[in-house]
Amino acid sequence: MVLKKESGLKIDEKELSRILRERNCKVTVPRIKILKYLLMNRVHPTAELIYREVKKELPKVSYATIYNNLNYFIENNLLKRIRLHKDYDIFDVGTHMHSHFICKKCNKVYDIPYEIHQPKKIKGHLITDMSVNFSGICKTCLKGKIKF
Amino acid sequence: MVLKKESGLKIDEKELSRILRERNCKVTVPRIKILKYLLMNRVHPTAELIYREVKKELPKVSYATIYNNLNYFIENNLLKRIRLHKDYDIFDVGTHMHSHFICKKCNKVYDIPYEIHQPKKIKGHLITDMSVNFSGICKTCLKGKIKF
DNA sequence: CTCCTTTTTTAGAACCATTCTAAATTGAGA
DNA sequence: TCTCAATTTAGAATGGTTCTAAAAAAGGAG
Repeated sequence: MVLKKESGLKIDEKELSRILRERNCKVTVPRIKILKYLLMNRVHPTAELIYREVKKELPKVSYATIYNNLNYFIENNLLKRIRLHKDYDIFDVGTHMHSHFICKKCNKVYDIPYEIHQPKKIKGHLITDMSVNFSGICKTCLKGKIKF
Repeated sequence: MVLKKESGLKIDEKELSRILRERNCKVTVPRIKILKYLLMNRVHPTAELIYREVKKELPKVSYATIYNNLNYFIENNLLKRIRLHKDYDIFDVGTHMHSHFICKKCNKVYDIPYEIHQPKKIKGHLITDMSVNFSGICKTCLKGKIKF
């Protein structure tokens, strides 16, 4: 079982168990399958896509399990919720800090590396997270010369 | 009818009609009431709050009208949708560029002024908008010394 | 102003992503 | 292996948003 493109890591289910235990996360079969899908397919999936894909390996999995575990991963800092689309959320296991660009035409989300300094405090508020989002028209849609 | 705090402008319904016509937006009674509420109460409202407040002046207004007009204002660049909360969106008529800070404890959203340069292009994508969001624990909750 | 056409509004139903419920199962430690 | 708490499951429920069809309103032309 080998991890695709964006990462050079090889990840089997033993490795996934180790990752979960490392974070004091209880190891369960659905949890491993969901995390495996997320780590092996860096595609900014929706919950529905995750459900459909995990169901291929685990035919009895339910939506509740998918959502429970996505929220669980978010609480445990393994995953981030990305709210760029009007009607649905996508999820991101990306490890290093990066920003996102969403194309207003095709709705595709691209990762953008960035190095903006995250302040520790602003106006007395403690800052623990920062996100930078861009939108516009993507390279591919620009080539298409389609009007908006 | 005088606009509150964040703005020094005075806005009556004639002025609101003018603002709408200026943008080639058809003028209707619900549209004016909604815009008036947004401009006079810079509080990052939810659709539900807008509905409740507008209903005070326009008892027969429906949710469909609220949502139709919020989407209409967004299309016409009078309004921005802010998706920082897990379960709902809030709206922002703020004119000058600013970022947002959301408190993970009380969920309050604060405006934060900023001056980050918005690039015109990144990796071949045309950039038309940029948003910067911070999260953490707000000043007020920090004072409360409440654990998380 | 009146007529006409198009857009908007309304009330209520429908939709659909997500969460909840209660019972069954599983995981991990004793 | 036993036990208990956490998780999973199927299906129902929830709740924010959109849709539907009919009525009303806006705005231009005459």
